[in-house]
Amino acid sequence: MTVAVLWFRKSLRLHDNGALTWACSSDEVDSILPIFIFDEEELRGEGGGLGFNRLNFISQSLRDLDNRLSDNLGLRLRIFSGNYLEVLGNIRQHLEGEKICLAYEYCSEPRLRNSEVTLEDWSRISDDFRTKSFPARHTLLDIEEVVGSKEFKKPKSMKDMEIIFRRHLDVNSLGFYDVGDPLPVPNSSKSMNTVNLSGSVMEISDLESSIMRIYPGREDDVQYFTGGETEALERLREKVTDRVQFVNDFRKPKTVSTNSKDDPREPSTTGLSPYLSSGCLSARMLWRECEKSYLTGSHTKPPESLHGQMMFREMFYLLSRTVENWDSDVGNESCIEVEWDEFDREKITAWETGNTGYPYIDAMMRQLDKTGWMHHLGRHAVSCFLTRGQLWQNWTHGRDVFERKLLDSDWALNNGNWLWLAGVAPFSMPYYRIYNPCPDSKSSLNVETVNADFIRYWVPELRSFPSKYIFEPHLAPASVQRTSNCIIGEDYPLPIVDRKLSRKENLIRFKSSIQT
DNA sequence: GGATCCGTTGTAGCT
DNA sequence: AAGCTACAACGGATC
Repeated sequence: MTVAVLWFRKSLRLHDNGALTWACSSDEVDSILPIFIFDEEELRGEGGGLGFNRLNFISQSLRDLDNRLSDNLGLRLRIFSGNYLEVLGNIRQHLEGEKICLAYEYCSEPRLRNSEVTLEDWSRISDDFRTKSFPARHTLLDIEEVVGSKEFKKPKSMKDMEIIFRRHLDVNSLGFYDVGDPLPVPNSSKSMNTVNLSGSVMEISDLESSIMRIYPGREDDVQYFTGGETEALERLREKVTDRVQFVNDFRKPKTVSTNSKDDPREPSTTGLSPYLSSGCLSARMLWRECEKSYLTGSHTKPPESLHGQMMFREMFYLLSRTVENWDSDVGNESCIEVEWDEFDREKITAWETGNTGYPYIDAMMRQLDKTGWMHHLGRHAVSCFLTRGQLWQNWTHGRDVFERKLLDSDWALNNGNWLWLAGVAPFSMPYYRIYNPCPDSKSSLNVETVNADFIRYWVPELRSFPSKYIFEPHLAPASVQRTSNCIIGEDYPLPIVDRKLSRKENLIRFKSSIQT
């Protein structure tokens, strides 16, 4: 009798799940025990744990996963909290006398790889404990295969990525890289393992109530994105499958149009990133869905296309796997040394809470806090503002805020994007390209813009402000401030820094950092 | 081997 | 009102 302990880590889904498919179809497996383990750190709340939105999203994803396991396969998900090895050791004890095979998805993050070494040791010691890992379908490429190949060189640009894709993937007759078919949701008559895990298991409802305990006062927040595979597949259909023209025309935005005009919470892009990072949606499922659209006619190409966006994602996965200290500003070959100012709590807090006095920045940061999401160009603007643009603070402080709050935050990508936007990496854009925190030149001509409404929604103090002054309300005459019911300096903060002056000074400082 | 080009997405000011 | 130009000017790849 072998029990397949099916460890859900990065893929909170039934489709395209190698470990699940194996457990359902293997002759050696008699019963299945699906598990998920929270790291205690993640449930620590404001003291360094995951933010409310992320936690809630994961919790919703787990509830959906449990429902789908139950509906499709008659299985139930068991949720734990604690150190991986302790939890797994505990499960192992409870299953004493049975043959165990731990089936899991391989993860390239160092934090997660460490536990694997010990697991391998366990399986060497005992015949009753085996592990079976599956190549991550979190990415299109098999990261281990690519970084292990003789020709591998760390990619620095899209050109390099084209070479890597060509080397490791076949091109099909239609000219697309063949990423392989996503695995279907498996069928199974395997039974649920009924071992009594005596109290160490968390029910989903326990998890939900502990989230509310960790973040009191947020129970009435309506989450804009709902976690889960069901929701992911629904959004995929709505935003990709059913929008052929949008997919075929997709290119990097030339102007900053952040969110949909009808709903300032709805992204103008696909909004699928939270589902990719939590593994509610498989990357190659998305890739294939884009491909279907491309078959209907002319379409954009990498790097601008949606396929191109996904190739960047692969680049950061490859780099994060091979660059030592990827998440650090020291000992990281992808990070030049810059003498950032000392940690400035006032500046960081103003930035994090959306009180810098620059409404565009503040709107973005408040949207992040409320919804867990921000448009990618907004991310550029706020991270540039915090680092080389205006506030001259170390990028790792901003990285930490994104890590806690962004629904789609992902260790490889979050660090990669900060390295890039702080201008410290070899793959960064030229450092003298600094984003304007007040980007809409039209507003000075008193033209209504999507961004003005976006700001009014997220910074309600400025609800009645005319578009002409909405990017820099402190420049509005006192009479305008009075009629708009918002006195700058009282009802909404004055700018935390002079944006033009700090830009100029920081440009000089950055230049000298490069030359030393 | 020196010149030139490029880097997924710049800004400000002028006409 | 869109489009041009000047700005600033790195490092690596390529020719």
